Formats: sequence, structure tokens, C-alpha cells
Amino acid sequence: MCHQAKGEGMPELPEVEIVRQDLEREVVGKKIKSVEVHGLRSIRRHKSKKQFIDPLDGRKITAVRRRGKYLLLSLDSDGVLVIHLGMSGQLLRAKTTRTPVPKHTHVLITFTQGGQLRFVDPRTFGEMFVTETADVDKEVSELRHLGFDPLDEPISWGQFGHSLAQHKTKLKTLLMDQKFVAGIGNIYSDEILFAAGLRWDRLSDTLSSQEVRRLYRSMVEVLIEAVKYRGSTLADEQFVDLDGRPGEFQDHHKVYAREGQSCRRCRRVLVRKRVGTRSTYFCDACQV
DNA sequence: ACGCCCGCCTGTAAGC
DNA sequence: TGCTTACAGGCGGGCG
Repeated sequence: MCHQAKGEGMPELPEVEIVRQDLEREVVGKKIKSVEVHGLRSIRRHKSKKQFIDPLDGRKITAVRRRGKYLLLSLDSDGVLVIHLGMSGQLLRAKTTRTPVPKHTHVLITFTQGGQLRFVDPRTFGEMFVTETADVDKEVSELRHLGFDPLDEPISWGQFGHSLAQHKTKLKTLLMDQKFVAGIGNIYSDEILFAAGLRWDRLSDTLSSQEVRRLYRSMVEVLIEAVKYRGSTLADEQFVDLDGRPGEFQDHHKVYAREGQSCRRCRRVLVRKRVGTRSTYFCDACQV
């Protein structure tokens, strides 16, 4: 019997945070010597390659921030390079320009100090764009509408509970809603709900204050643990860090992609349910 | 106004 | 064996 997960280990908050940390060490202080674009879809909000490349050319990268699943690379101008990895995007470091270029490499950034940053993305859901607005967080609509970042901008239980009660939405849907909380996708919503002992379809306005606290604490703890283990890499090896290394948090998953296996807490068989188009994994006994 | 579902994509694997 | 089909899902947009 094969229960192997086919799911993509799409980058969520912990994976994007690992890439951010790697980028901070690798590219901050480096000056862009040249930019090559092969995949136009990856820079789709620009009208031309030139419009994307010009503001990057000759600029130095001064900082790397993360907001939810977005990476923000500040330049020594007013510009910011915004990157979203989508489903299958990878950022890879190459020591020299001679390092073989993988298939589906859409953008290559060469630094004057040597080395190259490459954006590889087979399914092209990811994207890169440069913006020169003074306040990216407020002026780029995707970023303006993001909810709080659970690791970067924690909120109080009171606020969280209030926010939950304002919706009458299934918990899983709400956790994955980037406008509610930024950075959580299919893997971590399931892991968080298991840790909190709450079912995916509990309505957000039915939680006791104890459950609100448990959900908030579980959210922060699961994400911190996942960062500690450098993210989740599933069977397809989709997520890798800047050096191409997989994460290890998949070995610590309690429910995700563990359909048919026994619950680590109560030993009962874990369930997979298709909700709309996506899979939800949970324990029927531990989650109420 | 808000929830739901499609389209965008390609690689992988199951099914016939 | 080889072709076809289903599936993975973030996100924007359209529809009811």
C-alpha cells in the first residue's frame, strides 16, 4: 500500500523565512552587475524586460525582509525587489556564472563581487517585480492587504480572539486567508490545527477563550519549530534553501501527508478529506 | 459583500 | 509500454 504524498511542498512562511535568512547572509551588501531575464511570465507585471532590469542595474542590496510569503529586497535607491515563490519557485545561489543553469531558470542576477542568484520556477506561479514606491508595504496592494505576520508582528490573544469572532468561517479557510494572517498555507494550517486540537471545519466564532489561546500559541509554536528545522520538503523535493538543501520539518509533521498512518498522539488512523480542491489531514479523535 | 470556483502552470504518477 | 488523465495549490478574478 502506497500512501506517498504527491503534494508539492510549496513554500509557506517557514520556507520563505529560511530563504530570507540565507539571502541576508548571501546577498546583502552585494552590488548587482547584470540581470538576465529568460521567462517573461516571471516578471509579468512589467511591460518589458528593460522596465524590470533598469532599476536593478548597478544597485546594491541593503536588506532582506519578509512579509508573509513575500520577500522584499531593499536596494540602495528607493527601489524594492519583491519576490513571491508561488508554488514551485526556488532561489538558488551559484558560486560562478559557469555553474550549470537548471531548467526553468527565468531570472539570473549576477553580482560584481562574483556569484549569481537564480530564480527557478517550473510552474511559473511565482513572480518578481521591482517597485520604486516610497512605502512598499502600504502602496503595493498585495502587501497592503496582508494580515499580521505571526512571527514578525505578533498580536495579543484578545485581538486574535476578536478577529476570529468577527468572521464566521471555517478555521482552516481563515488560517489560509492571507488577509487574516499572512504566511500560512495548506501544510501549516493542518499542522497548527492538530497542535491546537481543533478541527479544520470549526467555525471561527465558536471558540472558547481557552481555544483561542491554544490556537494562537500553536500557530506561533508550529511556525517557529518549522523554521528551526529549516522548513518542509516533501517527496518531490520542491522546497530547497539557497544552497539547494532540503528542510527537515517534514519528519516532524503530525498530520500533513500522513493519511492512513497512526496519530502520534492517540494512535488512531489519520484521515484525509478533500475540501474543495485541496486535501486536509487531521485526527478525528484529537481534534474537536 | 463575501464565499466559492476556475484558470494559470508543469512534473509526477496512477489508470486504461 | 505508452498515452491520457488527475492531482498538487497560491492567488487573482469572476460569478452567484
